[in-house]
Amino acid sequence: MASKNLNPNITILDVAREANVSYSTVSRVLSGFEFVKESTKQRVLEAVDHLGYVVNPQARSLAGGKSRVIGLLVPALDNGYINEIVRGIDAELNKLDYDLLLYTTHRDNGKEASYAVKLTKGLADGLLLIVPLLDNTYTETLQAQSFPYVLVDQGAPNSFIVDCTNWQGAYDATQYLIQLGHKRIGFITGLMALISAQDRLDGYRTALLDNGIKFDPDLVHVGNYTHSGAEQPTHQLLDLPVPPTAIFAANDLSAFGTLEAVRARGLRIPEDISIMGFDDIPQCLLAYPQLTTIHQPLEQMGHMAARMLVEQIENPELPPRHITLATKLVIRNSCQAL
Amino acid sequence: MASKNLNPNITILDVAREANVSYSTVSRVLSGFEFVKESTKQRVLEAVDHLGYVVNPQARSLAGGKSRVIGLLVPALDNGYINEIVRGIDAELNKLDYDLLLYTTHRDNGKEASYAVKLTKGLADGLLLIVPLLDNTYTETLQAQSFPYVLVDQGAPNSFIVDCTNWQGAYDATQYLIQLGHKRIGFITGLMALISAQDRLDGYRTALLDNGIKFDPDLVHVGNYTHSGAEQPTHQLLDLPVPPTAIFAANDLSAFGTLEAVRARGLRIPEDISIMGFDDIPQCLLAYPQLTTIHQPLEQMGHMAARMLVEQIENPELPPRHITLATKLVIRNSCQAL
DNA sequence: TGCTGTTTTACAAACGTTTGCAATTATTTT
DNA sequence: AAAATAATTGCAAACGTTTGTAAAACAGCA
Repeated sequence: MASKNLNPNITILDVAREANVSYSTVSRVLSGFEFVKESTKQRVLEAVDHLGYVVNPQARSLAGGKSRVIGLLVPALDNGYINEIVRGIDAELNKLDYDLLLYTTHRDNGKEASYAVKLTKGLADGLLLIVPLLDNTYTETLQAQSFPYVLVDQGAPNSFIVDCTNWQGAYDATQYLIQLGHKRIGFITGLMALISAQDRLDGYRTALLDNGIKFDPDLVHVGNYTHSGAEQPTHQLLDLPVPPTAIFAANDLSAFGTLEAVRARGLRIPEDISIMGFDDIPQCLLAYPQLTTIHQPLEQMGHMAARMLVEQIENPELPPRHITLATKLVIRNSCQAL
Repeated sequence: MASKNLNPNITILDVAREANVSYSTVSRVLSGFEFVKESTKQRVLEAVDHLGYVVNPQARSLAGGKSRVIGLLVPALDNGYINEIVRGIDAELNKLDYDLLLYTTHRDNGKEASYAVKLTKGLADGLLLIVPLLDNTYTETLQAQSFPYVLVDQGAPNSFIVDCTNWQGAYDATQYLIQLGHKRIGFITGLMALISAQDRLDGYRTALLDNGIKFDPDLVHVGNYTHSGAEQPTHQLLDLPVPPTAIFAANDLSAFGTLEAVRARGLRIPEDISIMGFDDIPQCLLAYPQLTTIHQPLEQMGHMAARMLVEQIENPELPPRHITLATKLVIRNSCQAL
């Protein structure tokens, strides 16, 4: 059927001719629908369908319209955490009929970031940032241009932000381990430059204190949210004169590293030592034993972020909002009562 | 520093004024560098830097230049397999200075696909397709418009294709299991509509035959390349009067499902039964026991695909190429000698 | 029927580039 | 020194839209 063919060389002018109207009428039908007679509208729509016309997004956006593209800036694609958020974003944007332009900074946080902004301006209507360690000049630039953006899981003044209850999550995790009878609970931190890592450490500390357990700095070792970054701290923990009976890793990836390091020593999990993660990425189910962890609603964070961004694009005067989603303890098989 | 600020409202005209040349000279400096005096070039470049000028991709592409954006069409983001390929693509495109526009079809393979093509035309310079089950009218449309595209892990006449040795990989895997002494080897297929699934099944069958083992249809059950899709077939295999001593799942995701189903019955892996996967996604290392599998160079496939696409964009007359990368057996802990 | 006020449609001017062609300038050659 | 040639540069016309403004059409009303 001719109507099924999409011909990229058809312009608004062809449609106008076919429908016997002026090209601006076609444009109005296709964008706003404002003040076009119903019968005319139908005629135009038919012509569009008949010719297989497709709007040229470049031209539209050049002429001042919106591109219906949003830029997404992520550090990399190599960890389940980001992927889950991206899935949420993608799903939501799909519903809202926006396209997704993906930038990975590849940890080259300085140049790449500013580079991406450059390109994004003019190409996208808004920007979604999942870039821990982002410096503020970045958001300031965006603000100065009043370019819509949303930050995921990171802070900055005067910004739209989506994050989750890192402090409470860590508190709950620790509380759970204490309930199981653990008193010496090792903690492997995230990348301490990140607020989330600080909050999680603080949640751990507070839960300890609230339960009358002294906070012992020897039980805290610095990790960096990666698998391999957790192995050495784990060994240090295990080498302690009185090693912990449970280890709480600041995220799942770290917990997997811990799992491996612990197992390398011939210890059984959870019989000999309990391990707790944070994030609840899909791999938790694959690990053996399945990881007990704090669920972060990653996909939902993606949804929210996308929705907030689009709201902002469509209503530029909206004041910044900060939404914090709740975490939740997910009990699986890596922790056991003492 | 002023030179560090990127101002999106600066146009080529401003640069031209600052550098005291015409705007077309600026354009030439920025695109081709053809026939511009060295000193002029310098002057322009300085002005660009000084003003923080950034080209407007929309305008460039409208005017007939290239957008330096490539579209990527994937079914979804929820499995390690796609993610790995995407990482490769992303890394390569980064090097080649192209941006990545991501479309997920969300299994709505009909409408979404054609919809994406529409948008892509005019927005991207080329298309990367990781869309199993793509019908040929799709590629035909692309060909008719001589729009550059590359297919990853799927076939179509007259197309640039990157895939890997599915047949040989399955053959090697089976051969390995046979070497370990297994004679009754169950096979859980992939989605049989896909060539890769057919090839893998055939590789398995041939290896059996080459080793003088009769091909027993009862040992083959149909899966669909997903985790949950492998559970029932696994149970069917296990319910056989004489159950297999090893199960070869057509991909890792299926193997994980098998792992779970087997474990649910209280069987030990690999002591009671050996399990073999295919793909070598990162999760294999997390699984317990770590999965023995066939390594597919997923990231490298992404690299190749990206590179082939860009070559094609820059040299439209190139004849289609079909590149097949080699798979490799990776021995871990899920298979044992009988 | 002629006026007024709406609703609808058409025209024209952007938007910021690229690129063919013409004009200018510099370099050789004679 | 003039002519011929080559190297640069500039102008103008696209590219396909959106949108402000002006014109046309239509309805309601006196």
